[in-house]
Amino acid sequence: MHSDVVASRSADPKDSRESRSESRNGAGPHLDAVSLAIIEQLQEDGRRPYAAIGKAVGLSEAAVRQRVQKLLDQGVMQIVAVTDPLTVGFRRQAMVGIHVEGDVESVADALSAMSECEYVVMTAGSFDLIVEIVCEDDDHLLEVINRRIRAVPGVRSTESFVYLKLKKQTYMWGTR
Amino acid sequence: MHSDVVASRSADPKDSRESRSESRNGAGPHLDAVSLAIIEQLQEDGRRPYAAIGKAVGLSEAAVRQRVQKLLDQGVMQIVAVTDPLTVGFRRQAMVGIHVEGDVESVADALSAMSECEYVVMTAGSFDLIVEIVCEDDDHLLEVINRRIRAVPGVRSTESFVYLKLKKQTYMWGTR
DNA sequence: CGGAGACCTGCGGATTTCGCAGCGTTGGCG
DNA sequence: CGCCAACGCTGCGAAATCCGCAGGTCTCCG
Repeated sequence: MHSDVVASRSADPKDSRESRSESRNGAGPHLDAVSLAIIEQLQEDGRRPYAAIGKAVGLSEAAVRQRVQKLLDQGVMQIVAVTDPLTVGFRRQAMVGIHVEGDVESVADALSAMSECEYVVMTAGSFDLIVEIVCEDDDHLLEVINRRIRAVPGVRSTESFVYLKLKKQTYMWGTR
Repeated sequence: MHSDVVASRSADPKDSRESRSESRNGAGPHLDAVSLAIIEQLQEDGRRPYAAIGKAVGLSEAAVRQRVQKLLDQGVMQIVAVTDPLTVGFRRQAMVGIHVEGDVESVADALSAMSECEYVVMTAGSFDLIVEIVCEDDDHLLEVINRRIRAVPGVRSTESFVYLKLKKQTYMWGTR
């Protein structure tokens, strides 16, 4: 059921114009206030019924459903379960700062391809790249940092910050 | 993939359902294989119906529902919408490394109380604390870093890494 | 003017969620 | 040893939700 791509009446290929998914961060498809309000609702509870959301934002159930589906298709948001990795058996995490020589973006792509890299961001400052690593144990972490990451062409040096304790983790942008 | 736990009705006693292990930092009992499988399902799609999850993990719809509710109540996981902040109107983000003198945890608590801090983690390495900041614009970011964070007692110095481009952001722990 | 696209509403029918009553297992305890 | 409370799972209607679809409005063009 997931893959039948609604689009009951918008199965138009040219429709893809600027809705090209996920990390085109320059500027996403601009969201209006209503979509923002819908996102806010779902940031509080990802399973809230469409009808309840509709009541909150002033739209019909069907309209909310269509908007949500579009936001998901466009990659503007995803509705997922998030956990503290420590409780799920990943005992070692680290933030790794990386100095790059040459093309930063290609290095970022290479790191993004690793499943252990949960989070990859290009930054200004003394690091060119910052990535978050999630591993099962020390050996795993060591291997990822010392063998895999440093083996990527363009990576000149790294600095690791092993997690001792996760104090806060929220997803409430917009809910302020 | 999902082990053989099907057990249409056999209550496999071998699996010591809940070991009272504590080795974690925040809260929450250890998870058995079935709960882990449920979380995996919800990491793929936070709105997946309980019946579908049940089919995948070998449990009835009602059992899945009860487990999910418990996981939510215990705070082991949350089901939420996540977005790239840039597409939602937060144009400035930064990772901030912090050097602390004195009690690190109390500083972490103070930072956690700020709504602009999305992510707060205590680390080993040259920083004592790493926090992720989400702001609306440069002025906002400047104020948070230079006035609010540095005003927290115990914060000795900070180093900022302004986000240029978010390359990857996933929540698929366990789905590997 | 007329058509295409975007977006909304309303409405049945299929699904899903929800609450509750059983039931088997486990563990504590007199 | 036997009783009982605590848990967790199942099954089952009833209620609520989801889903697809048809139809209406508005805007943007050629």
